[in-house]
Amino acid sequence: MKILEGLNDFQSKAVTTVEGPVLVVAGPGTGKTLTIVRRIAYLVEQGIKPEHILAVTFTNRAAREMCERTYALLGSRTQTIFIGTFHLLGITIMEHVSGHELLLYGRDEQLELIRSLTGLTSKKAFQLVEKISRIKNCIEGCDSTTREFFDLYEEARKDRKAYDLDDLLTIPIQLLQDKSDLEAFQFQYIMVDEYQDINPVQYKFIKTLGRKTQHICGVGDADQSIYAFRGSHLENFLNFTDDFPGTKQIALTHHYRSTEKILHASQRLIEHNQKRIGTSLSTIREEGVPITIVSLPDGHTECYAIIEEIEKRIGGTSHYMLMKRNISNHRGEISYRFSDFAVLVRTNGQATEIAESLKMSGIPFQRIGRITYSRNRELINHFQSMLSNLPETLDYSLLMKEMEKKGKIVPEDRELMENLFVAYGNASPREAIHAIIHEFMLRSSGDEFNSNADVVTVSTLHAAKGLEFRVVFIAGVEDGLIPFRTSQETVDMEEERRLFYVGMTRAKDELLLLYARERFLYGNRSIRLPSPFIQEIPEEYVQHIFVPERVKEKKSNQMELFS
DNA sequence: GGTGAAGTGGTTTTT
DNA sequence: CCACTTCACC
Repeated sequence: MKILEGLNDFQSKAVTTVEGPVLVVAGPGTGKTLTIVRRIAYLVEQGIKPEHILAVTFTNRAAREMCERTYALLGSRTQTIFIGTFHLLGITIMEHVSGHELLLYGRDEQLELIRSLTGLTSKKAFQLVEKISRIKNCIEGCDSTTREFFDLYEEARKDRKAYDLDDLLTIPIQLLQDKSDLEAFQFQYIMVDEYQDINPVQYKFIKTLGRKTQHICGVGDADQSIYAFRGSHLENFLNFTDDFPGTKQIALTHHYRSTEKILHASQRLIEHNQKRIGTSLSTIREEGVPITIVSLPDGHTECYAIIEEIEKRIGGTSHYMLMKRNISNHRGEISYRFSDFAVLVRTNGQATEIAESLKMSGIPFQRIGRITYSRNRELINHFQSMLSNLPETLDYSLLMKEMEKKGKIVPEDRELMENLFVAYGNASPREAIHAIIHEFMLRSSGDEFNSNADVVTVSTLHAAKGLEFRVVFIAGVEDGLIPFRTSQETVDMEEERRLFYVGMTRAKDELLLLYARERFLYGNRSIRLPSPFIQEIPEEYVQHIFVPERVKEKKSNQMELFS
């Protein structure tokens, strides 16, 4: 197998530079995952033992993709390579040390514990749980009142022999420090995906794991750091070279996703940031069409414009459009599918508005977010209730059947569960159930983006990171939304600009930026101004459409927003 | 300690 | 607009 096949020079260099600290600067659409996967394969081909290789990610989605693609290259040799999230690594270390399965608390269990301890209202308790989590992740300090609750919680948690998700990071750091002879986790070659997003605790975790090796590879992009609010520390990435002396920095500069106009426009925008590693990207793609900036009278017409633009490209699905296409506008070939489109917004509230409009118009869509979380939660609860009265032996097929009656599992879960039952077939029922709970907590993704379904994607800008679409709409490109302003706190303009940059660079062929001049917000009609970031995109890359406020028109003209 | 009027603020999210 | 907090007053 040719490991360097199809790679460009920069990617090849990143793959073959394995000795000592390496920083791979991987902008959007530069083949980051491909490079990491080939690098893993390269290490194995060089004779490095698979169990000495570690690749950590933040999300299950990323871990799964990396794992599958590595498996496609290496087959069964992939199995002893640790490819997984920080949390999965953490619990693996903890269970290795303790020698048995651990009881893991998710947010719901934490909440229940806090409520039973304090009697707080559920909202207050939830805020406290979140605060405890931030404290454990060193995102914020601990004031004296919180301290009392914190200690109370910790004591009760230890009494119950339970661990929360944050413990999966903090405790392994202690374990690795105390037991310098944790041979199973003496990784020689460490790769950290999305290095720009690591928080202080994850940083310490990496530093501790990497004490005995020099071969640490950070992969990421300073321009896509968008999680400061949950503790991401961009400086870790920017200081990598000083932090690990002798670092070889390799930038992947060939861009494969967006047209030249979209790429150049987003590059010019992000160049307004100070905190970055200035690498310039060049695309292999054609010039493309200009970015369309649409000024609309209000939020409703914004939704309408999106629907109309989708229908225009798809050939029409509403009765109106179907009629129109059949009579006069048939193009013979439908060049776009619904799954080619994404609508990106700043807040979930906007996403709901867009989703409702799409529903009305009959356009199929999926929302990316944390919606499916509750289904996993239900399964976990079910398994946890089983732990209390376990039978001697467990008939898995019977169990599956029972749950399908009760309607507890949907077909998508079935496969995952069947695999799990096979995997844990030899374990005791208790062990198996524990393992399955972990599996659902730590390996099944809550975001559930289905890339196969032919539906339009509706997502926040944050949740769209890592995805790509032929046509991207960014709605609500207004001052106050992008950048998002609250009355109180000052905005981090660079962070907001990065978020907008992430949104723009999701687009392959077409990018449409929409803003309303007036919007119904919090019950008030408010006058809106376009986002200041629009000014930062040079005119040569854009075309403007101004949709005037609709004066009373004949019904037949209402469908056409653009002349 | 409990009630109602007045005041305030409203994002982003993984494991 | 709506959910929540604050504060004056009983």
